[in-house]
Amino acid sequence: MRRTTERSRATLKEVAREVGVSICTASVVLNGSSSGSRISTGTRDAVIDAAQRLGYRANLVARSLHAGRTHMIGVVPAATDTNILLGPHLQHVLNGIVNETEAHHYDLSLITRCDQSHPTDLLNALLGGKMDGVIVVAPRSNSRLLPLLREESLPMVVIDGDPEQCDNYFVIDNVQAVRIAIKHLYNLGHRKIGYIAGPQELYAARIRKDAFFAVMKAFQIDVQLEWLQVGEFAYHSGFEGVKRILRNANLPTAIFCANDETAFGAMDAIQDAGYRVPEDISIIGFDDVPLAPHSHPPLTTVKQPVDEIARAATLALLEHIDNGTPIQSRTFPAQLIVRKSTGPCENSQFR
Amino acid sequence: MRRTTERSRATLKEVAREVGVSICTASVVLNGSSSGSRISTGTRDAVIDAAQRLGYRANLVARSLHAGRTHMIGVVPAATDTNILLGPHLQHVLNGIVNETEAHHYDLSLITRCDQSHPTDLLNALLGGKMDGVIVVAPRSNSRLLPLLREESLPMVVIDGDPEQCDNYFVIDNVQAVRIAIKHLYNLGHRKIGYIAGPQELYAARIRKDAFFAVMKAFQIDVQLEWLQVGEFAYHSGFEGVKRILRNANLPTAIFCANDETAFGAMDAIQDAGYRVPEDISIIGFDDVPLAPHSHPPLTTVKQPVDEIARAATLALLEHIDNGTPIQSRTFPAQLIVRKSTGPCENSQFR
DNA sequence: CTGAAAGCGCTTACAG
DNA sequence: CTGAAAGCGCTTACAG
Repeated sequence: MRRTTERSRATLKEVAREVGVSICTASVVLNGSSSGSRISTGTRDAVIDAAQRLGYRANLVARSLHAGRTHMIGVVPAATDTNILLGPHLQHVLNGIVNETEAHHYDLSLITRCDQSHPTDLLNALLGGKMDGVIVVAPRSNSRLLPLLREESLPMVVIDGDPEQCDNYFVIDNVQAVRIAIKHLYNLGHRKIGYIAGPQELYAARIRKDAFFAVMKAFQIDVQLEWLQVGEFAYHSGFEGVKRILRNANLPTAIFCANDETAFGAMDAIQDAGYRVPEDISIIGFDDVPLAPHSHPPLTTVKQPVDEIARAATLALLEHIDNGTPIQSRTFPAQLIVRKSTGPCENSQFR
Repeated sequence: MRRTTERSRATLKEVAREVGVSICTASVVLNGSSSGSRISTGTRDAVIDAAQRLGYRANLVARSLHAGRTHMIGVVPAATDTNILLGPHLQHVLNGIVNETEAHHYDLSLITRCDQSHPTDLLNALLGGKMDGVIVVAPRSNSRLLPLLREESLPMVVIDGDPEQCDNYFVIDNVQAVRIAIKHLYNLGHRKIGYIAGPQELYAARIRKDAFFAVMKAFQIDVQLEWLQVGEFAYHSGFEGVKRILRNANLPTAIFCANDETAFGAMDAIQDAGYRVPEDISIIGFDDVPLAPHSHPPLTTVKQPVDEIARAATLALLEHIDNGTPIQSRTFPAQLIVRKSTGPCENSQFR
């Protein structure tokens, strides 16, 4: 009798030999689909028993090789050279993806090699047969990955990507999102509205800025370029952006920030300068991250249904892989969350 | 001549046939270690050319099967049923792990099936041969995973786990961390100190609470149980914890929070109640998350060298896998970051 | 310089 | 009810 505590690396062959049956029989008993009904109870039990004793565990790599699929999904998040990977928004996206893959018994692999540097490297990792599909999150517009990947047959889905560049995109309706934000400010009487944008290599940042111009025009408000700053979707971007805006003689009564972290920085800068939010300057953000209700004052923002987007994208991908269901791109509506960082324009000393 | 734009699934065999050489020759040229010096330039070029045309790409699964290794590391984060997965701390840990695995050309797989529910499921995913090693992050104390995994031969490393229960742990010195926090308060004159703990199934939460008792004793301060609350490492835990503490007639002059998010909630609750931080009640946190310098007031906290811990753990694991280097458990020192949420006790109306 | 063969561990028709 | 055989795509001694 063998020690069971030994490095349990028993293979099907060893189990079979132990029992004295063919490796095929062992396979059918242990992992067979036409589950063992065809096997006599005696053999069956003996095999199971032996497998137990020897600590047998199916080798998934061998299985994958045979099956031609791995049940593994690759996730390629935005480039790591900035700390965008670390933002709460990406984290929520990841969380949504994980929940969905898990429910469908898929594993998930994080592929982080920078888009731009070695797209070849990335492609090898993705196309080497280890992934059944890929989810690209917020690709940079200069990324060479997307066009390359489009020519391959690997099932793919893109979250927060440019619909113009993606076949299968899942994205919020950024234009509508910007519209409800501006409309909210407009209804409060604001006509002097600034904007702090995100990094323009990111689709979400670019489209929001473009939408800002378009929507402002629709509301017949002139965009003042001195009130327009470009940041990096980060706290310091908001902080410094506002500092720069405040150097002007003429100040806006409201500032729209391209994401919540920027908005946090913006509010602090305003208050640092001795002004009040929202009395002097209203601030509105984008995303509705967990801390948004807890900022000072609580942040008015445009909420993305992040979890829904991430799960829908993942589900579409998995169903395509599993059943060949065609993938339908989708656009999701944004929702305005009114809290305390926006108020009527009439109180402002800058109006 | 074939279309190159076809589903590029060319295999070694096809490339070999195309050129008219053996599959072995093709293998040596394309992926061979004793790289091609033994192959004539003519054959070599022909093979490379054919591979190009047919869009050949090595099948990594087949390679793994042969090599008996996958270059994939599994990461098992704390249970998903709470939203601890979403906290900034775990995100930093993940980020550190990713950076290190990437530098060593390893892939990373997120394994999130809940510890407790189906440890067998989890074990299969981990031990099916798809992972060369595993990093467990902040296991719950009731997790059945750890003991099971210890009996297997899969290389493993634990971040934020109980040294008593882990062979290879990488963890901050929680006792020292608590000591410098309490000492800081002590030196400011505080003797009435409350504590808001984290969920006690988590080692980090438990050890910090235990350390709190031990250190208080060392400083000869009595622990008031009315000032002790147990939360979930979340904003609302701090907020509600403080609300409960404030119901007492006798109030503390300082509250130590087991992580920063708890501290954010605690500060808001104090200010909500009309008291001042730090004048009436000092608050000190734990972690030093990115927003800590930007809270109101900026948070005094105990900083964990998260990135260093995560990278050291990952590196040790990879070197063990690659070279058989034994894994050395390590404990890391914490560092006090003094900002504005702590102040002298003498100003407090509660002293 | 090049090829035939065995093997990684599993699954799946196909016979018997 | 059970087994021999081929195959997934690659690598690696071993001959020639």
